[in-house]
Amino acid sequence: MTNKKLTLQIDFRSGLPIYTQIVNQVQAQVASGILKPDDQLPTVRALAEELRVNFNTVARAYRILDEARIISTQQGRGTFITEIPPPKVTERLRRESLEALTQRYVSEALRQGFSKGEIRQMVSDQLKSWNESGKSEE
Amino acid sequence: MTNKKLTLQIDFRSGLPIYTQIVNQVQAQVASGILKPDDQLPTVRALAEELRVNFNTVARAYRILDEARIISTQQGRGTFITEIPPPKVTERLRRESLEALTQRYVSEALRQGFSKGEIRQMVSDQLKSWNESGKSEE
DNA sequence: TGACAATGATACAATTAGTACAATTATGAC
DNA sequence: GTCATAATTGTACTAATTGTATCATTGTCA
Repeated sequence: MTNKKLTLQIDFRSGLPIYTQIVNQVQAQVASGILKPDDQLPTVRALAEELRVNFNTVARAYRILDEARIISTQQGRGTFITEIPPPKVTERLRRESLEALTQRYVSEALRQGFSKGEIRQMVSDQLKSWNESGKSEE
Repeated sequence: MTNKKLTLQIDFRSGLPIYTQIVNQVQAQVASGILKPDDQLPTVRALAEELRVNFNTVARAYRILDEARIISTQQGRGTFITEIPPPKVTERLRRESLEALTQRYVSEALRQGFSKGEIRQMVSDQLKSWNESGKSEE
């Protein structure tokens, strides 16, 4: 497929640089199969406008993804998802992405004074409620 | 809201260090609700100019507030009020706070294509590793 | 006077934005 | 159909904005 929507959520106060957030999320969506080879990403300017950031910030993220062989940027043409890297790499990227996301969540929850038990319980509850109301995956 | 005015009154003859006065007043305004989470504080230079002090003095105050987890300073981006510290809130508010935090995390992880099992496992792992390397709470 | 805390000066690092340019593709006159 | 030209897309380099680190200066007080 071409020209998929690419939904990204940028948190401007998360402490993570915007370009890093873009990299992480594209990486995660590729690793999870939401983005597939030959999918075209938005142009640097289009994505920049959507996220309300400078297009160089997007370009920087794209460059990093390009160097990681996850996307292929072609001047004058556009940006595309490359071939799926070997499963080992994919799995590593997936894991790193989830790890970063989770670490932010856990450290923030602990910082706010919640116990590990409370956190574990709440995550479990939310996952369950997602079971009932939503898709039955896993 | 972002970029609120932040009115501070510095008394140069009070004997209290300037940075202490900044810390106290920001703290007070956060506690009283004048400053809310995600509000952006003035840059160290802007506030320094307004107060007619060296920007390092402001930076020092910001560093203390940052270490106290009241604000979050980010090089190249700015300074923001963090989440309201949880100390004296009721059990119900506490729970709602964790619930909101967790929901954001879980929905984001699911959106990025991770399975519930992966999420549960990763949270568990991170909580464990916090046991070993960090504080021994719970 | 000497120690120490507070403040200031200076240089630096990280992030994002601005500007000009190069490569490719689309369009239109002929 | 072919070529000139404009539009679109990514690239490179630079500037601006922000916080950080280190050391010097000042001032107070025992």
